[in-house]
Amino acid sequence: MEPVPVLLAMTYRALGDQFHDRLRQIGLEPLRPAHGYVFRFLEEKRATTVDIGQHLGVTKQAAAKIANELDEWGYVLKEPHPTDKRAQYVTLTTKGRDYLKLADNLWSDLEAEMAEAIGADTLATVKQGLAAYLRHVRGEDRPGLRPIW
Amino acid sequence: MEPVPVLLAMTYRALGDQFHDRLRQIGLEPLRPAHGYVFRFLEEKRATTVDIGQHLGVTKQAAAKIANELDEWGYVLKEPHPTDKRAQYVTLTTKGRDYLKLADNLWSDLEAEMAEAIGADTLATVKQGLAAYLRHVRGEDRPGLRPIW
DNA sequence: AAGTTTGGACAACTTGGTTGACTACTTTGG
DNA sequence: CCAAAGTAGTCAACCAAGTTGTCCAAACTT
Repeated sequence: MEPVPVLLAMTYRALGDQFHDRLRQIGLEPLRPAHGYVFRFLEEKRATTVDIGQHLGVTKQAAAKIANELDEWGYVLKEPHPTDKRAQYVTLTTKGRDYLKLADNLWSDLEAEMAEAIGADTLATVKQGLAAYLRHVRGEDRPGLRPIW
Repeated sequence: MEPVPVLLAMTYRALGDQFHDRLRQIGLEPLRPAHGYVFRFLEEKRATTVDIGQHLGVTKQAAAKIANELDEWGYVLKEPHPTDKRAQYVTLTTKGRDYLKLADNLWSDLEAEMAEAIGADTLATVKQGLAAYLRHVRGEDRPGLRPIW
């Protein structure tokens, strides 16, 4: 049996490839994973560029670049921070929310297929196991999302 | 619960970060994941640059660069292919095998800690679940190891 | 009020890949 | 058996997506 990180990397890649393919089939410009993760992040909480960088596990400059792209493409907009004149909140536009919704559906499909392939109970155990490990090793603050290569 | 790919990415990152830290504690120059994956690959089978590229999920040029680095640092050497005069086999040197052994021990430690954290049975299910999914989705030919970001 | 920290932007650079072109050798099929 | 097509490897140009370093203005700290 392959070691755990190899399994993780391969599965991540396999899922990502499929997601990417289907997105293209629909005819939607496939953003990079980072963009999707930002959407998902912004859905939950208001965030500044710095917050985003921390969440992704990259520098604020890198995060700013991503945020600017998303802004340019109309998925997010920046609004002034209510109390801090330096900062800006990055928030999802309707277009951004729509994209996220569609992507979520796609992910649901993929996860459903995964459940069918390996058994819903097994998948549930996998998810809970990974989540438990993350809590154990990192407590509340999650590791960056960016896989180190 | 976070979606599967997020869990995969975070866990991969968390494991990788720990591995990296410990390798540095020992005082060993931490190669990149790609190098480790190549070691593991070469341990099993003789491989050419092209094979390596395919295994990692990158172009042969990128694979060649990695192989050359490993060669330069003394972890692998290239020997002529017995029948194909164009090709070269890349094989592990003793130094390479030693490094792999040490890395394997480290990974065992990490995996043992993971087992302790989430339960050995759960970990076993996780591994089997991921492996089963990979077989299902890809059959025999594995997806590239490189996580797409 | 002075000193330190922080959000954000700009610029230069690095890394690690890509595509494209070319050579030498190998395989295939008429 | 030879011509065409395919493949291993290298070189070079390019590109994407990060990094570090520097700076400003606003915000905290004391």
